[in-house]
Formats: sequence, C-alpha cells, structure tokens
Amino acid sequence: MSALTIYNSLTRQKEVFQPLHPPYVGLYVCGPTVSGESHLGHARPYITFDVVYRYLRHLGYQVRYVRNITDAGHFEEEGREAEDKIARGAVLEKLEPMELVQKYTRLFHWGMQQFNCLDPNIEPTATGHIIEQISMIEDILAKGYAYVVNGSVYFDVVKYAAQYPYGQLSGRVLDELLATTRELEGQEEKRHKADFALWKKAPPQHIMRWKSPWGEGFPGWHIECSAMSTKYLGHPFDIHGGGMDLLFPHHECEIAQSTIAYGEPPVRYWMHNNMITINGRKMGKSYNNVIKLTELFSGQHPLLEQPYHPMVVRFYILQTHYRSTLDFSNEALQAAERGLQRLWEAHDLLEKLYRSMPDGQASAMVSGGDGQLELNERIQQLCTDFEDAMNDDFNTARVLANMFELVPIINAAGHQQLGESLRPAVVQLLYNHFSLYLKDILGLQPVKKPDNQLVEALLDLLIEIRKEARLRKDYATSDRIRQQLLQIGIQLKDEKDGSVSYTFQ
RNA sequence: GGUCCCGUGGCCGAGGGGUUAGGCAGAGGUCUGCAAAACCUUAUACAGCGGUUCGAAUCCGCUCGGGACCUCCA
Repeated sequence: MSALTIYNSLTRQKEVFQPLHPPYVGLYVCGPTVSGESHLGHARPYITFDVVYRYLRHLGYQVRYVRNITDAGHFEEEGREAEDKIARGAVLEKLEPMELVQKYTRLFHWGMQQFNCLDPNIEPTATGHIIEQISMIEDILAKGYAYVVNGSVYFDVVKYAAQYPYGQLSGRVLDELLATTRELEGQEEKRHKADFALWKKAPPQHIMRWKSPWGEGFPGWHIECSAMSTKYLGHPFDIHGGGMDLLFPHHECEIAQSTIAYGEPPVRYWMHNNMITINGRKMGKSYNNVIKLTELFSGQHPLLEQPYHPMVVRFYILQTHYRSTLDFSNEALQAAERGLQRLWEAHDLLEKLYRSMPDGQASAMVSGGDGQLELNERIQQLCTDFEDAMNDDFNTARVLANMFELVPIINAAGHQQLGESLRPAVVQLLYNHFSLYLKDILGLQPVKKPDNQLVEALLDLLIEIRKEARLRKDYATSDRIRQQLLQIGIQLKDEKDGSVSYTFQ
C-alpha cells in the first residue's frame, strides 16, 4: 500500500504526508468573503478540500477542519480610498453590514449543502476574532517588524526579508517586487511598496470599525487567517489550503506574519487548487463572466444552455485533478451529467447484486469462478488502485476513470450478460470500494431519485398495467404508458429477465 | 516587463522515455414486439521544429499559442 503524498506548494514537489501529531490533523482552508453571492469559482476549492477532508478521515486521521468566513471587509484595493467592500455593498443595498454578511453566509452554506460538502469543524468569522488579530499585531509590533503610521499598522517586508525567506512560497524575489509593484495611489504611508497592512485606520464614513491601540479601524488583508488558524490549530499546523490566486500575496503574507509572531513558519503543507476558467479565462468580477451558484443550478445565465445539478458540477470538478485548470463549457458539463448517471446506475445495480447474494457467501471465499481468475483479479486490481490514486496527491480523476472501467463489468454481471462468474468475495470487495469511494470519499449523491413512496407506488401500478397489456400483445397501450412516462421524465426499461426498471431523467 | 504554469484525438480530460487511460459524442453489431438501457467492436492523439536516446507524447532547447500571479478575487 502506498503512502499519502501531497504536492506542497512551498517545496514544489510531492511529499509524503506526515502529520505533526498523529492521529490528529489540522486543516485550514481560506473561506469565502461574504460580501456577495457565491459563484462557480467558489465551488472548486471547497469541493477539493472537502474531498481532502473526507479522505484524511477515511485514512483514520482525526481532522480538525477550520474554514473561515471573511465578514470584515477587506479593501477594494490597497491604498485606494480604504473603502470597505462590505460597507459599500451595505450602502448600496441599504442593509446593515451584519445583515448583508449573514445573508450571504446563509447562501454560501446553502451552496455547500447542495454540493454535499461536509461542514468544517470550526467556521470562525473575522469579526468574531478582532481581539485575537489585534494582539497578534501588537506582538509583531513589539518584535519590531511592523510600524504605525497615522492610525494604520504596516508589516515591514524589507526588514523581514533580510532575515527570512520572503517569497519562498510564491517564487517572488523582493527586489523585483520593489521594482515592479505598480504605483498605487495613497501608498505614501508605507515605507516600502511591498509592505502590507496589518491594521487600517477607518475613514469617517466607514461603517465597520473597531477600537484598537492605534485608533478606530479594521484588520488588514491577511491577519485574520493567521490569527484564527493559530488559535484553533496551533503553530505550526499541518495543511493550509486555498485557491492558487491566494498564493500571493495572501499566503506569502500569512507566512511572514506568523513567522515573526510565532518564531516559525506556520504551515507544513501548503495546498493550492487551480482555477476554473470560462472560455479560457479565469472567472472573476473584473472579467464579468461570473456564474453564481443560484444561476448555475437554475440555468438562468446567458452562458448556460441548461441548469446543472450540483452533483454534476461536483463530479465535473473531481474529474480533473485539482492542480489543473478546468475550463467550463456546456458540452463538458453535459458529458459529465451523462457520465455521472452511468456511474450511479452501475452503483445501484451493483448494490442489488450484492444484496441478492445468499447470506454467508458474501464473506466466504467460494470457488466457482476458477476459470475467471483474470477478471476477478482485474477487479481487485482496479479497486486497490482507488487508494493508490488518492494517495497520489488526491488524484480523483484517476479514481473516477477506474470506476468507469468497472462499470461495464458491473453492468454485464448485473444483467447476466457476463460469460464469467464473479467470486462472491470479489463482488463484496467491489461493492465496498465502489460505494465507499463514490459516496463517502468523493461525496457524490444520486442526481435523480423518486420523490417519495407515493410516486413509487403509482409507478408500480402503471408498470403492472403495462405488463398485462404486453402479455395481451396490446402494444398500443404499453407503448403509450412508456411514452407518456418518458414525457414527464421517467424512463422505463424492460430488462432481460422480464422485470421493468425505471430511471428519472 | 518580471515570475510561473500549460498546449493530448470532435469535446472534456488522466498518464508521463518502450505496453488500450477514462468519459461524452460518432460508426458498426448483439439483445428486444418496438424502444431504451446494457454488452461487444471501432476511426481520428499527444502544438511545431530541432536535439539526447536503441526508442520520446513523456527528457532538453528553441518557436508559436494559451493561461495564472505581480491588484480585491476561489
């Protein structure tokens, strides 16, 4: 059995994962800024790290998963008007900041539920940790790596870089940063272009403000993640995740702050998921190509040909390795929709097959497939590969490919089209693995299922009537039933053994 | 401009010096009262040009094309 390896952005290579304090694992993921509705782009990191969380737990680790809610406004742009994004939105929408923040937090939670993402263990808010942030800033000031100007506090990157490897994570060189960082308005407070704010003085019109040793203001861009991850996971902790766009400056700054405050780099393994693109372009407000989750699920967006079920999106995302870019297209999502359906039908068939096995046979090694050693062994091989694929930096794409290779075997066995027999022990292994990975580790759920027992009972009645019609060779009636049901989205299938199954379209 | 990443068949995408990835779509067939589904078979690949090698899609160089970060952003 292979060991779990994780691609560490810090070292740019895959490393064997060794938690600091097994069996405990600390996992921190940068959460959403709840100043607006979640969009397709948000889906990727949270689904990616949901699978990371699920898999770590599957491996037996006791994971504390912390994902923050950024509800204290980060600035629109450094230096410029220090306008609080959330405060501005509140003015526009005539809402209290907290009202706005809670509205979008709830919407975010709803989206995560749609995607079947497990809740983090702790979901700290920035506004709930102002005190922790202030004391961390005080600490950095006391150690001489920050300075106060006019009610704001800045981190002295140049001083830090003289002693510590600033830019290690993002591959930045400080001199180049100092040379190439754009001229932005209102930067005169900072000693160096590369310095970043730990605390910002709030202008008079600013709604969100807290008292601090430096006057009324609000925390800087990066301090919340450092303060909260330390509070709940200690320092250093095991895994910090987020989107690649956070690599610089956000995570680089986190490293610098925490290194000064705690005397050591804060994180062992940095993980970054790649972006979702639309027509080759990153999705972003500035590109005006943002698809909100509500639009995605309802199909109400100019770029969308149809609604896409959250599970289709989840499956689509997991079909690509998390460090590759994933380009969005209707065609790709529609392909994913059919593929996922195929996977679930195979799963349900396999479940039926498994449950129909006589008691006792499931666990016993019964000979009977002796001539089919090759097939049985191939199945076992594919199942074991699930784990190897996941251990290889969470390669969900390979897990799914393996599942698809198993689908024809399952279907053939389930429809009695297989010329060979499967050993009961192999059926059990297959079912256990297939089900475990599909549902528990990849976190996929069936897209379509009967609404309730009433529907099932009615369907059974119709199927019964149709069956009788077919016995009379009254194909007009039987075809009418099948046709009408198809029109309302239920597809009947006459199975080989004379039974009738149905799927919801 | 600086730093970095990528370019796989109609579409999406794993892999990564020699052996079929996989999905969706397409073609042919089996089964079926007819369908659907399923099963079987199946074409079109590794951007281009050089180099290393017995052998390169896989390594190296160059060219072209695309993208990310350097600015709030998942």
